[in-house]
Amino acid sequence: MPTRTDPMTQPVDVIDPATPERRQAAGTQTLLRGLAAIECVATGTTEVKGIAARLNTPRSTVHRMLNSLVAEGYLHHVPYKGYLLGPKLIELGMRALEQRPLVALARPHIEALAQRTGDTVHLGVVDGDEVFYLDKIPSTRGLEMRSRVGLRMPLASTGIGKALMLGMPPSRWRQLHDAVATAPDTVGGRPGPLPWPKYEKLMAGFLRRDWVLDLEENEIGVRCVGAPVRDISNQVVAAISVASAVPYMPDERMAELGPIVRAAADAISKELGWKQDGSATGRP
Amino acid sequence: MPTRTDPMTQPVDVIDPATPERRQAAGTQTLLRGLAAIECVATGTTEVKGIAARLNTPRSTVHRMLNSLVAEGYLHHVPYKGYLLGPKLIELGMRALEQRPLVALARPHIEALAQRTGDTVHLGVVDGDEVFYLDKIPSTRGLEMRSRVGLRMPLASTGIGKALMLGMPPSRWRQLHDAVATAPDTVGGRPGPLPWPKYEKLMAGFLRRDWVLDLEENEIGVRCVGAPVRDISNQVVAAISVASAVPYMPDERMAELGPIVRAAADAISKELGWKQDGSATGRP
DNA sequence: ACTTACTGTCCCAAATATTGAGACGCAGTT
DNA sequence: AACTGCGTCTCAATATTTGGGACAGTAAGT
Repeated sequence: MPTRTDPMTQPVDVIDPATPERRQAAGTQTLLRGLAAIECVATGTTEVKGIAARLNTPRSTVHRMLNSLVAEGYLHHVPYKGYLLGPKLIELGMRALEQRPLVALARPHIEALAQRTGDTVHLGVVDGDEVFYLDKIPSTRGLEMRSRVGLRMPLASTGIGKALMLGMPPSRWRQLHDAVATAPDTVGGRPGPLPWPKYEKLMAGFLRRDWVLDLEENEIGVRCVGAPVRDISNQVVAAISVASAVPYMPDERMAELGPIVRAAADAISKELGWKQDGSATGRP
Repeated sequence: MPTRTDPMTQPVDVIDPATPERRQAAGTQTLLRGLAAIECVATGTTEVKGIAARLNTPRSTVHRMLNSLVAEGYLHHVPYKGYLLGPKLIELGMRALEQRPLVALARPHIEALAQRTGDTVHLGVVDGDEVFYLDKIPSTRGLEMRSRVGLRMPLASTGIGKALMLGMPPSRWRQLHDAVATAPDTVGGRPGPLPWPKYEKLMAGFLRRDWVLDLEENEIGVRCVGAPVRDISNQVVAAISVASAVPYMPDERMAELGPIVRAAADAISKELGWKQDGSATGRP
């Protein structure tokens, strides 16, 4: 019988609007429930009662799974207090980063870029409709940026995201743009993208230059310059961006930064086997 | 940096000799097998056949689980090539780090210590019979240290490890010491600890001062100075260490560093609610 | 001290969700 | 072309998981 998980059971958690409770049946119920339990803990539901409620699963079953997860190191347990994510997840997370050749190859280049610009540099890839941050070199100026490795952000309203969009058919742009423009503002201060006609016009310009700008669309006070990274088959597989606070990012500087960021992105692309295309526009 | 490891071809795991194949039954077979599959991928067994063999499970079952794991983002799949650890693991790993209040609280202090000394600083906790590295600030000198966040090392032959041992009954020291002295050398170049009588004498001295030394026992050419971090109940819950290459670590400097490292550790302890004990020795 | 609301642990019959063999088509490699 | 291994599917058998319930212990409130 396909496990019917009631989609609207519990008040949602505060940190991450992810919904570990809606799962597709697939012949691995126990596994999926266990993973969902991990995600409950990750998103702040650290007590048995809450987890049981979110998974729509009796306490006794949840206990059994939590015990196994603790035994394997995926969770940590403080008796009568709650559960925390365990050390094995740290270990696996680190290894996941290392397994991506992309990160290892890109690191020297983005470090150089960070040093040269003094600003925060990000490396990200597409994951679903979002950017997934794979690496970050913090700014050498005092400023903190709230982005973090492992975080996700909308594609259409970030520098990296727009760079990644350059590798998609323009038909998808609209969809991604509207998703952000429509979406209820997740974390308070996201201004959102420009209105579509203007946005499209800008994107078309970006496509020609092969680098993009972001003017406080994702976060007030933050501007950035991004460029896509391509692999041997000329597919966009990642993007990098240089981000900084508005005072450090006047229009003129952004214009200067464009070719620099693109050059860094190209250097990474070359590591992946990409070869500069000889055609007129420079980009196919 | 050691040899570039291509995750797709690397047959065995070099880093962690864990054995994901032997699992205890517990009423969650499917979950445990799924987790074991993840660990197979983590340790370099990236193909279906190999995973099935390691788990002692038929192909069709393994496929089913892998599909679920991919669907949930725990694994990445390159058709006809193999599986890689997925983005969700990165996300969870990062969150696991953040959930440990320890890391967040300690960060400023170890950064300050790193800046002050110019050397590599580590933060670690006990996990079983090993140190588990929770955080690392790289040296500002050119030297690379092969330690990484998420890595495990023997307790008895590392600076951090010895600092953590200060929180254990001396009866356990012997056991931990012998484990390392006996153990077949995992990664080539570990010299191992001093002979027991001498080792014990040193440890006794460390206990009085509440900071420890490591003289190339874990890695040739690397010396370090460590100190334990205590919580509100005066239990040792973590340790920090400053590590550097021998030329930067003459005996005199290590002697100077001791109190400095201890002060940093105490500062972190205070953040955890620890209160300096007034007793004569300074440490209970 | 007493109550309340949890958590953690165990047992066990019921039956569901998982298993695993096998067959088929496809992808890469020789 | 032949071969090996992957990815997908089906289905009957049953091992595995389920979940209700009872009990003891903890933490917090009255």
